[in-house]
Formats: sequence, C-alpha cells, structure tokens
Amino acid sequence: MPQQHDPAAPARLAVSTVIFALSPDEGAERPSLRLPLVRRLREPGLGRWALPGGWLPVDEALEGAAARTLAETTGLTPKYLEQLYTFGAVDRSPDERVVSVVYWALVHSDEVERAVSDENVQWFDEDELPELAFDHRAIIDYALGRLRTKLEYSRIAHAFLGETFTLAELRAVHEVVLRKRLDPANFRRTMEASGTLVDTGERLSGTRHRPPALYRFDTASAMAPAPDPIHL
Amino acid sequence: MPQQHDPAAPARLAVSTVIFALSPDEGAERPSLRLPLVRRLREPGLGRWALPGGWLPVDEALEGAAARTLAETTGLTPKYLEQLYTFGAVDRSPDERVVSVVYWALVHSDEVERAVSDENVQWFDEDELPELAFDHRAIIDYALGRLRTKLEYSRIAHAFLGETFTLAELRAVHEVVLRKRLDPANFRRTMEASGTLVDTGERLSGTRHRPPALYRFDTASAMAPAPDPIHL
DNA sequence: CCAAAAGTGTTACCATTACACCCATGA
DNA sequence: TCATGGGTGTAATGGTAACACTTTTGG
Repeated sequence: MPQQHDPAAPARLAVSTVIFALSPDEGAERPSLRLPLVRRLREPGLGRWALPGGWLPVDEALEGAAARTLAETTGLTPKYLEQLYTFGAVDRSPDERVVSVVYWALVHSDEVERAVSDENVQWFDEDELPELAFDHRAIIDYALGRLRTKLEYSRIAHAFLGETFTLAELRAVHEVVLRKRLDPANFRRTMEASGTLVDTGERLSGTRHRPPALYRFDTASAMAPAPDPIHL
Repeated sequence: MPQQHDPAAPARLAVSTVIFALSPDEGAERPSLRLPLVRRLREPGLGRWALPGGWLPVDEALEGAAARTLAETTGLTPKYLEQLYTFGAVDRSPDERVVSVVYWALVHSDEVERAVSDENVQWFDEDELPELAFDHRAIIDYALGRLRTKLEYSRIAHAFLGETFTLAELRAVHEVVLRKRLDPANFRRTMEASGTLVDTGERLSGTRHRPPALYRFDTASAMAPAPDPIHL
C-alpha cells in the first residue's frame, strides 16, 4: 500500500549534498559546470541516479554528515559548504516519509581529476543530467538557482579556483555559472573595486600573449561582512 | 547521562516558526516589531519561553506543520510563510537529538489584537526578549537578519499591512524593520518605480493634514519574478 | 493663518555599461 | 610583425540620495 504511512513511525531524516565543480578545461573548450551523482543500489529508485547522501546518524552534525557523505562518494573535500533547503513533502519518497536536509558544495577544478568515478559514481554536465530518483531533479535546479544568485553578491567563485588565479580564470567561472559573456574590462574593475583581490606580483607565463597577473583571494576581507548562515 | 545519545534512537524532527508582526500603533508611538513566544510546560527548559512548534507528524507537510502550530498557538493565519533554516547541532537539546526545521512568518497588525495571549502565550518586543530555551535566541536573531535583508529586495512589507495602505504606513514598516529613517520623497519614488503599487484613487481622511492616497498591492506583478523557494 | 504631512522638482553622486584603444608577449 | 588576450581610458546611462520647495488638509 504505497503513500500510506505508519502513524507510529516517525519521519526519517536524511542529509544530501549537491556538489558543483567546473570541468578542468582540457584543450581550448570552455569549462562546464558539473556535478557527481551516485547510482541507487536499492529500492526505491533502484538503478536511478541520485544525490550523494545518507541517513543522519544521531550523533553527527548536519554539516558534518554532508561533508562526510561528500567525501565518501567523491573523495573530495569541499572549499564551500552551505545548507540549501530542507525538502519534506509527504510523498517525495514512496512507502516511507523522508525529510532531507540538503546542502550544496563547491569543489575546485584541480581536485575533480582526483575524484572517485566508477560505474556507481559519475560526473554529469549541468545540462546533460540523467533521469533522477525522487525529487532530486528539482533539488538540483533549486541549487543551481542559488549558486547563480549567490555568485553575484558573494565571493563563492573563488571556491572553484586554486590558490592563485588570473582574472580571465575568475571571469570564466562567472561566465560558465551565469551562462553569459562578461566584458573583461568591466569585470576587472568590478572585482578590483570589491577589495577582495590581492595582486601577488607574479605573472603567468607560457601563454601566447601578454602574461596576465596572478591574484589571490583576500582572506582578511573575506571575513568582514559574514553574510552567511550561522552553523550551530 | 546528559549529552549521551542512544545510537539506536534516530534524531527527532521538530518544526518551529518565528512569527513577526508590527504592534498596532496605539497613540502616536512608533510601532515596534513583535513576536509571540510560548512558555514551555515540560522539561527540558520548563518555564522558559520558546518558539511555537512541535514534533512533525509523519503525514503532514513541513509548511503545513508550521502553519498549524502557528494557528494553534496564536490563532493567526500568516500572510507570509517561508522556510528559514534547519537547526540540528548535536547538543542543542539535552538528552535527545532534535533537528528543527524552522519557518518564519509575517502576520499583519490588524490581526494581532485578535491573537491569543494568555499566561502561556505572550508577545514580546524585538529588543525586549526574555531568556529563551535551547538555541531559540540565535534562531530569532537569524530570522531577524533574514527579514531585514529580504525586505529590501522583496515585497514582504505588504504582509504586515491590510488591503489598502498609505505610503507613510508602508514606509513605517520599512523604518521599523530596518531600524532607520527613510526619506519620504525618495521612498515614494522607489516604490512607485517598482511597479508593485496600485493607486486605488481613494484617500484617507481624518488626518490633521493633507489626506494621503491609498494604495493596493499589485497582485499581478507579485507573481512575476517568483524568487521564492519551491515548496515541495 | 498655521502646523504638519503629502507630494514634486532638482541636483549631485556613484556604480554599471559599452566600446575604443594601447600594451606585452609567443610564435 | 602579427595575432591574441591583458589591461586602461572614457563617455553615456540609470538608479539612489540629499534637500528645497509647493500643496492640501484640519484646527
């Protein structure tokens, strides 16, 4: 008898994570936004792709559970991890009431190559997602929206990059995430005005044109506004 | 043995709501931001004030549970209800692991007088909060931050007001929530430019000065951007 | 007529945009 | 020397802020 819940049984609590990374740009291609999914090995939704996650252990913090399942499935450590939303519609999973606290994470491109990828864990392009289990497709879409919104008023783009980076690399992150071209001149000025960039004095050579300056993320100014959720 | 969790017992799921309203401005005083709290009638935290809420029934939607407990404790129907954050630190409640999905709600001033208020349910001024149970003080502070942020890029101020309102009333909402004075001339233009106001053609008489125009919230334009979380 | 708030006009300022142009390097 | 992005200059635009001013009511 599906959609029927045992009134004595409480809702079960799960934690899942939407993980974003940029594909390392092999060749001259534009990098794309990618995310890892795991294949479900049991019912319900057996064989379908789903977000990494699991049941919440009684003695583990929510964010801790998100970070752990992320590490277990992908082998990665996120540079950014934040709670996204809690999904709890009564019928989102058959047979059983499941409430999922969903996090979203950013990992930087260099790490993606090191990431686990086998027949049960695969990275998918943002616009080549397979059919997903439960309501996970809606969750991903919601996370994408949040990523795009937050990129414009926050510094999260840095989480996709390494220690130092050029302005073109930073701009590429914005362009891929926002899905639109940005004026290099204006982008530069906007970033410089934000006060979050530090010129390392070094330059990146090996390009076939003028060597671009390498910047670092200003960790001091990063702490200033603290617009993020508290993590209890 | 406090702070010790039974590994066999799962975390329990609660839903709570931070409810905001503006005090009806009796006399010439400036209205203030108020919220109802309930007195805890059992341990833990017996006697302390806490957010309205309760355990999540297995067959009730998260938002439904928030709306229900809100109605049960205050007798009010919210004009606005949105998920705030899920709090789940391991030690936020003694003896037992509790994860709380917290919502926040706005109700309009006219209704506050109708609201329940007895020895176990009381409205408190934003800056005269009593000592609270659990981490509820931190939750309220977080909700206040969200309210202030969202007021500036959204239309939620209308949720505090009745069907029609003057620009001065709308401005008063902003001033109380944001805790700062706003230029009446510029506020008017900003609101008119937003395209969310409809002049009803009527005017409010009975004041000791020029009668102000009455406006209505444009419900059509309200639906346009849909920046809100999906409610699964 | 006066007080008080409604409502209008004007100017300055600041961030964003579009786009022209020069610079430095590898090939 | 040329192609290619790096990097600078500049003028137009549009929204916000400050504040002077006019209007309309009740008392």
